[in-house]
Amino acid sequence: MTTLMDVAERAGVSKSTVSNVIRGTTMVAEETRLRVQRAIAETGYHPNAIARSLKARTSSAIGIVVPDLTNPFYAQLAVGVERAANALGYAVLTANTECLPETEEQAARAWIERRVDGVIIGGMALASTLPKILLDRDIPVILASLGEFDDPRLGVLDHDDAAAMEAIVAHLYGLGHRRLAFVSDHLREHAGERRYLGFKAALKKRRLVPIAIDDGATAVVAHNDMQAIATIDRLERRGLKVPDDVSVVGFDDIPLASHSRVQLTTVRSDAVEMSRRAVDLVIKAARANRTVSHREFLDVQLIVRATTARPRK
Amino acid sequence: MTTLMDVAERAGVSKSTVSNVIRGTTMVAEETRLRVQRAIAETGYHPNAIARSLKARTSSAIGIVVPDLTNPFYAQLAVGVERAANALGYAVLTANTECLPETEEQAARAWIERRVDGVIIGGMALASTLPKILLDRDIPVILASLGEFDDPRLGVLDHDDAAAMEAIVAHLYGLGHRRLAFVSDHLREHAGERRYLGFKAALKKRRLVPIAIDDGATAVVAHNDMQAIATIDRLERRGLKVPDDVSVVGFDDIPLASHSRVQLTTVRSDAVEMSRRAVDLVIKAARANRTVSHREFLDVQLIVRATTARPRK
DNA sequence: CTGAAAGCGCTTACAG
DNA sequence: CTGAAAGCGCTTACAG
Repeated sequence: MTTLMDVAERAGVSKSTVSNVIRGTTMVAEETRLRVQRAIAETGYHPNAIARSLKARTSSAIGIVVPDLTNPFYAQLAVGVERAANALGYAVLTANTECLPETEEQAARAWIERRVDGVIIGGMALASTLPKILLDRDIPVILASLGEFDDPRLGVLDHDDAAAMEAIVAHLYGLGHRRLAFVSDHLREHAGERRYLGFKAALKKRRLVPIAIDDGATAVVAHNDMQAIATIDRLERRGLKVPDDVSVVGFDDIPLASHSRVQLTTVRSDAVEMSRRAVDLVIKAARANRTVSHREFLDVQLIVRATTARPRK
Repeated sequence: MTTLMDVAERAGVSKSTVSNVIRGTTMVAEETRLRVQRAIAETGYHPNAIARSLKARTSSAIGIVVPDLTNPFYAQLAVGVERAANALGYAVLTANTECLPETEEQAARAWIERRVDGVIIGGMALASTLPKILLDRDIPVILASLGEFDDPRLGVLDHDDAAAMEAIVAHLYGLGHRRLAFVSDHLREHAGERRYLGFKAALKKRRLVPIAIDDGATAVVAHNDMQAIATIDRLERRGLKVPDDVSVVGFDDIPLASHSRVQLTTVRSDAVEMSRRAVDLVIKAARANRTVSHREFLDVQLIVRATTARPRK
């Protein structure tokens, strides 16, 4: 690979001068500049970002952790993060953790060694140590779509889950449902807990309590669209019809939710907008050399489609 | 951040010695080793991978380009690549290009600057310059699921598309279909072309030619599952029934394909196995300082489900 | 077994 | 306007 030195020699100038024309920050004589630019073109020189990083003491890279890239919501989040980060000259390292603590810690270690400038967490284990590990090394962290947290050093970006659950329950209650269940991957995912709390609160307001899905529920609210879709599959394989026997509601409004075969009633959450904000916040914090400490809740909108209906009789 | 120097001072030894105990390659006196390890633990030292990379002249990072992470096949490919690469101590940089030449070139530039050790391409524009740009800088490149290529420096890993298309057409022909169409994002995606060729060849064997989907096709073969699912949506919104009016076949067997509401007839392709092989090949090539130059075609299996049936009368 | 020194490829004051 | 020099945080022969 050609180096700055190669270019300098070819152009008959010093390394400093080549560096100056590349960064365009210092004055360089027109003629010299042209000579250097020609040398760059001729050698096909690309600056070595690793050397630059070492000197600059920043990697210009951020990390993003998602529980499952196969879930289109997280895929959109990852794509959004990538796009926004690239636009700012940052690379992104993805970690698909499946909310496994061990995988989370491995990712943390790798990222610390690679000196990522910040981390966006889209999902993590229930009592995850991830944020603390990172924050203790002064790496800014923002939680996207994960709810609030005790640590004040943590940035938080989320949907208004309480409002969303209230809207869902109101919709179901209005249709006549009184036996409602909630499904989520409790054990693994942190966010599940939170939406469940909102769900319970909305039920309580109507003097109801959650029941188990197998306990004769006429409606089930899922933690997200993928789980709603999996629930439909499970119900239908048992011979139950959706929505005739059971209504199902999701969360996210992934592209598939509006498919003719699915037509899922759900709540729209804007993964792209969320990722854009997250990248912005985390990079701003990194540059200012502080934590994010910003909390924001995005609005959310109920989309009624064809998986919810009045309960039988 | 603590550096090697900090640890050395704390342990009262030289940088070399600290480096030696960390890498465990040189003999170090037991007592010294313990002192150094204690100093590492006390300071929470993590080696700076950037400095190490600069010295080693490799980034220990690879790139992967996918057209659309939202397609579960590519998500699985990306996850598989990540897992396999991490296990070998490599980081992975993802580029979601949507097969846009400009985005591809941007990714190439960023990756060259960051000195990635190799690149896996899961999809690219039709006349993409991506492979050449990379190969010309001696970065090993492997094409996954993209067909063969003229450049002998390119590694190739693919499914046996011709066999797959033959199996699909045989199945459809056996059911009585004679008016078959193929759908794909021709214009953008490179791989589409190839599967279409296999499709045409299989038809020709039966003295048939492809017709347009709107030309009274009784069966349509899609380039992949996501396009098959989108096709079902489009057909059903027009009031046609699948498979009663039109049969539909996909490619990939993404998890959704077996869903009760979809039950797509498709061909199974193993994204995870493919990604594992790809990572292995590209990293091996990188370490040996040569290109991949390996061609391999994975077997494929037709899965008949409920989107294919005998044509009407 | 241990350490001084050079060097990976850049950037950045600072002289001139 | 240009260049010599120091330094980012490591590794790696090489002396001792």
